[in-house]
Amino acid sequence: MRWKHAFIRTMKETPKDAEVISHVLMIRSGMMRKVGSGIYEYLPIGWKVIRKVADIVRKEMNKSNAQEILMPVLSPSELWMETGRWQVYGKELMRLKDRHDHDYVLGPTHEEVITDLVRREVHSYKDLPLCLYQIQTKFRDEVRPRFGVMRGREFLMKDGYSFHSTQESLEEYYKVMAETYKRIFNKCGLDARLVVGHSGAIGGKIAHELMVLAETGESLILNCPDEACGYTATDETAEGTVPEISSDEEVQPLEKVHTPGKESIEDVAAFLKKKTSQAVKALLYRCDDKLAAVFIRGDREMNPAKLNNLVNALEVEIALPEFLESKKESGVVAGYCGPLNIKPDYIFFDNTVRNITNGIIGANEKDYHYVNFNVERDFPNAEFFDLVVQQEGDSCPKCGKKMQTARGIEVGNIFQLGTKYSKSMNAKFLDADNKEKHFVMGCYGLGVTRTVAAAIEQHHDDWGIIWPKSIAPYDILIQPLDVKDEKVMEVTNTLEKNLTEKGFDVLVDDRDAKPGFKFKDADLIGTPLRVTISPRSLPDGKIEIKRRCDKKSELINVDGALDKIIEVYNSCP
RNA sequence: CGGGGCGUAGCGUAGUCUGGUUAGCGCGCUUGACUGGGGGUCAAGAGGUCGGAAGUUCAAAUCUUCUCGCCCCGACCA
Repeated sequence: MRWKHAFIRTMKETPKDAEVISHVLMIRSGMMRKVGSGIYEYLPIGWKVIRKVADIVRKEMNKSNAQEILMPVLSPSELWMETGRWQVYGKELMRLKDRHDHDYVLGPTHEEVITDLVRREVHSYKDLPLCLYQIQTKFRDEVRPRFGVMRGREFLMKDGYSFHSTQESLEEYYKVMAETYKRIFNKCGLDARLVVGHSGAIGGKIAHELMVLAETGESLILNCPDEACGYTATDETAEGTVPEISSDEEVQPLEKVHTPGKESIEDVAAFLKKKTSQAVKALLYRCDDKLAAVFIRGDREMNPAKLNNLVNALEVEIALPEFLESKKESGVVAGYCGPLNIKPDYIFFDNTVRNITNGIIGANEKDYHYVNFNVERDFPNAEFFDLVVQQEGDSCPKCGKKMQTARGIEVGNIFQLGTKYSKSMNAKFLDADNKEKHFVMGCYGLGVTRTVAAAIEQHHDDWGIIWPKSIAPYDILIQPLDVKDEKVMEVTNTLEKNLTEKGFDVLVDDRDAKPGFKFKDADLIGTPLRVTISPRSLPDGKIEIKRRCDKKSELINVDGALDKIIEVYNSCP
């Protein structure tokens, strides 16, 4: 390809709405442009990279006996009503009506559609296991699209679904998929980790997420430093033990104190000259139509996902004033909530409350708290659970060592769905024992466009992208530094022809521009190998090659350059 | 949805508080010349419903109201 004719639009300046580096570089290098919030168009080099990632995904999925299909983006609401997700998925589900006023969904994921397909077509255990996948544009009406393609409203995803006759078969294939995913990200040049994940709106029990470590990642990961242990989980799912804060205080009698206007933990603790870790923080949550009061040590955060595991609600959110008003008879007073004398639907204590000596609690009365609360004495029937968001320094649930944190981008996830969808949609097969059984399902998502962004997050420098060669838009860039120089162009043309014949995807910067200009663009779009042909060194029979990942270039002889170029290209990461 | 902020040429912006000629600048774009190893120089150009609507005023990018869009922080997620 000749640059003059290529639709490559690079930008010198950073667009003001781009924050994270992958977003900035995808815009500046001309990979994509924004159409609306969370909606992008992919330009030639961006689309080439996306296709390369997709091809790696395809190849590896196929190797693992998954078969590619293509389902519709549009699906009738009836399927979503069958599983209840028409209600549960909430506002994130893109809904629309056709001219007959029928409801439709723009697919955010395809469990319903695939389960419907399989229940119509597969009737025997002999056809199992079966894994089908597709690579397709997905729609999610995100509350807040951001970070470019990292969280878009429309994005390319590979979604795969497996069907099994037994849980054992699912578990076996689940392992295969975990390995497949590791291979995929490895081939894309990414350092991705398999971490214990949570299942979210998709459902099911066992889930893992594939995380690409990056500072800009939206997910927080906790991991055990002991490689032999290897425990890794997201902050939403991580378990562990919070270090105890020992106290040599004598247990004092419970006492009500006046704390006018002190509602936050910080204010109350400061007012009473105590540490926040000595206060008992109350969190009020709405779990569907039930009110849950959760008590936790004042210096720690609560994890709603863990609460949801206890209450098993469709929706868990912080209780809003209107909801609290409707639960007035529970005796809970926001800002001054404590465990005594209240009757919400649930009262949970986090394990961290157990060891608080002479703690502060709300009195459920405006402007009053109690001091010297000791849970075992003052609330003898308390039940303790793990409800904290785990932090750096908490102990690993497996081996007890202090855990560390890192940030990650979730590029893929795998779930053991079990029979959640096959039951709700009544998808059954006839087993060898002549009994009808529900399919046992697994599902495997992979954000293709997000993977591209993650690759940039991991591979860039101040000048631009440093593409791993497996997903680079072009393999080799040839830069004739003077396009009017006949000898320069002759060498350029020959090299382009020979490299192309060898199967390389070559881009020739044939623009009549200054060298500096070309170098800047070359670094920005980040082809793995750059070959510079200059009137300066050519008379000496030399041309210059430089790997994008290296700082310095190397002069090589024009004679025999082809083999040398291929050799150096192969050495690119 | 709550909080904060921004809409002026393709991109980045000045001007808005305190209304007043022809809305200024850099990049990019066109033409020409020079230049030729890290986004070069000079000259001449093209390009604007100042997000939109209504209002106040002799006069609105600037003030008021409404509206649309976008970005950032939070709660959600590949």
